[in-house]
Amino acid sequence: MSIKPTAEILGEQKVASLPINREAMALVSNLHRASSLIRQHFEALVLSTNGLHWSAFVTLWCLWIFGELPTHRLSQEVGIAKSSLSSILNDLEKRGFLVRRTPPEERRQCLVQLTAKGEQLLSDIFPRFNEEEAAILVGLTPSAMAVTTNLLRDLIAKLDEE
Amino acid sequence: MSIKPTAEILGEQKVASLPINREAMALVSNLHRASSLIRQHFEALVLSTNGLHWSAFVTLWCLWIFGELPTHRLSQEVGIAKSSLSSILNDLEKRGFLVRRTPPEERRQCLVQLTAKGEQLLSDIFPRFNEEEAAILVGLTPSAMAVTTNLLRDLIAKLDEE
DNA sequence: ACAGTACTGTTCGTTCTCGAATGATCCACC
DNA sequence: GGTGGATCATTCGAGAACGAACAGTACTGT
Repeated sequence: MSIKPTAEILGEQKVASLPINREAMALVSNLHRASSLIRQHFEALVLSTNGLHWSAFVTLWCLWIFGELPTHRLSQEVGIAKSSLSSILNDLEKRGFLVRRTPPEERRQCLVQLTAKGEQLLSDIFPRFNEEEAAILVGLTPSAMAVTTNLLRDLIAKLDEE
Repeated sequence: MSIKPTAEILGEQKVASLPINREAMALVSNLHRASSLIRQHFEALVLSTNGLHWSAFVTLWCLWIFGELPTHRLSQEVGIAKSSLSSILNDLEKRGFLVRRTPPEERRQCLVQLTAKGEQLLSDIFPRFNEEEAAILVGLTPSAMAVTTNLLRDLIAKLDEE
């Protein structure tokens, strides 16, 4: 059983007289809090060892999954501004994990791809990363996880199309 | 029905041969993405008008709900580092939304409380904020929301106690 | 051909956030 | 009653992320 934290309970009292959607409030509040804690958790336990922060890791992960990508696609997939991606790529390229190239047929674009060193890095890190993912979710029922994942997907789709 | 984005499908292929927990991967990935989009959404639509960013709003909200709080409690509730809170309080105090005071019996501490102006601000903003919360969640079933909220609460409790 | 428009990725300046170091206060103990 | 260690909040410097402005490239219509 989940126990509501004090803030939620007091919040319900405070807004009792207002036309407030409490379920929405609780969901949004917990969503952001969980995300922030997870990020800190992974950066401290798994990523910092390799000198990566969250967005840099996700960038590498996307390239690992998708193969070569143009930067504007990549920034969408990672979920960060293209300007943020640009400096991340500068760093990761300097460290030899990926390469940028300009396709001759479209010289505005910039295609990004992992190097062998980058592939190697992800083959090493990802199992460790996923192990930790599984660890923090242990004890949660598969059906609750499925419901949550689907709800988040719907939410992302709705917010993304704006 | 939720449709899996391409990255998830490709990801499943990539890791098919590894001992990977795919449900955990999908959940963590979507969780962070949704949180980030929600934050941007609210900052752009509701908070920026009042010159607030997410953490500043949550800070005010906590004080609204709890009443006067010591800063170390407040930083826990908001979920940010105490140094981050300190600069947020500097700003909000300068703008007259809250006051700090030192209790005579414990002069190391610092208690924070909303001013009348701060109370007024939240009474204005919060209904608008919650309205938008409800709007982005429209179409989701109450039971799915309840399951998600509980799962997130459990997750937060586990990560918090470390 | 050429001008205008649209699109690409990068750089720049600003803001948010954190951890480490700092300064102030309290308490336990000799 | 003074001293050392613990605890509190703040300041400081560095890193991460963003939007706006920029420079280069491609396409469109005349």
